[in-house]
Amino acid sequence: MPELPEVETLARDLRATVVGRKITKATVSPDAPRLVQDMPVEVFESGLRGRRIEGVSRRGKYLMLQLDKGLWWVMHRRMSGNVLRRPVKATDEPYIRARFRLDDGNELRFVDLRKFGTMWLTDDPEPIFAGLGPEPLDEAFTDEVLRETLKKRSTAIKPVLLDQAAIAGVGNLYADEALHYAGIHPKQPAASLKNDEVAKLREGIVRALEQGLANLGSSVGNVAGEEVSLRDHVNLNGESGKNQEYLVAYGREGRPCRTCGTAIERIKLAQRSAHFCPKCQPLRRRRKRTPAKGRARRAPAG
DNA sequence: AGAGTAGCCTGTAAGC
DNA sequence: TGCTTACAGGCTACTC
Repeated sequence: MPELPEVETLARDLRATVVGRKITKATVSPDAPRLVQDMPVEVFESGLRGRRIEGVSRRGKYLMLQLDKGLWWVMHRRMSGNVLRRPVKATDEPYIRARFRLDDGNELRFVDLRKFGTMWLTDDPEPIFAGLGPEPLDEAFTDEVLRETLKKRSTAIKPVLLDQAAIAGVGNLYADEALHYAGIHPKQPAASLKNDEVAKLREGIVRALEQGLANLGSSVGNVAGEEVSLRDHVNLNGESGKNQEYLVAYGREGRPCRTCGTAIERIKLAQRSAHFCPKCQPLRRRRKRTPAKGRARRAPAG
């Protein structure tokens, strides 16, 4: 599933290939009625026609293409969305939901099996990102920033990592990886993390994301034997990422922990699967304060 | 208000 | 073999 590393990989690919190109035609398939947000499909299509792509960037899991005339073409790949750059004459892949013809004989194809993907065309993208937390790979994402976020959350740490208002761009896969690197159990209450654990967690998040980025993303849903799968993340050329080979927790249920050999476990947490090593990531139970001890602290015997 | 859950969507795999 | 059901998951909208 596309998370920060997968979206950033796409942004880099696009930056290298489509900046300076003009969109000559945009076509959205009628079988993807939810793809275009906040405006009629025809307005979206005609609004993109003739626009020049001036830059590509990313915010959280959102991809942003800066166009001339002060416009922004924003997209979110959600679960299964991929962008492919193909010659206009190339054979169609299945699940093409939209096409964007460029002035160099290529076109961008938005391929999205599950149809969860969304796009916007706007002169002000900021409201789209209004609810997003800090970028985890920015220098501004410090231990203290993370600590302040976590101390307000009584729930388990894993769902907090998935909350885009807490940290932008982390999804289920990289959350499991980050917690494993940090040695923290996914059910550990967020507010219970000590300072050194928060520091380890921030390191784990950065490590997991940077490794994903270095390996051009994780492609975990691909079917064995299929040359190019479009069921999961692929890059602009349709090639899979390599990071799935290096995962330490996600998708490794029953397989040995790379650190200690213990079988990786999978549990359900907040409707999501969570993978972890029960030995390297022990749940630190909050010590129950006994009534006697609590009382003793407030009213020492004497 | 924070937390939990249904729904969006489709293909695959498990179960009967 | 063939049908049904569960599952995968980012995010929003809704309920408690």
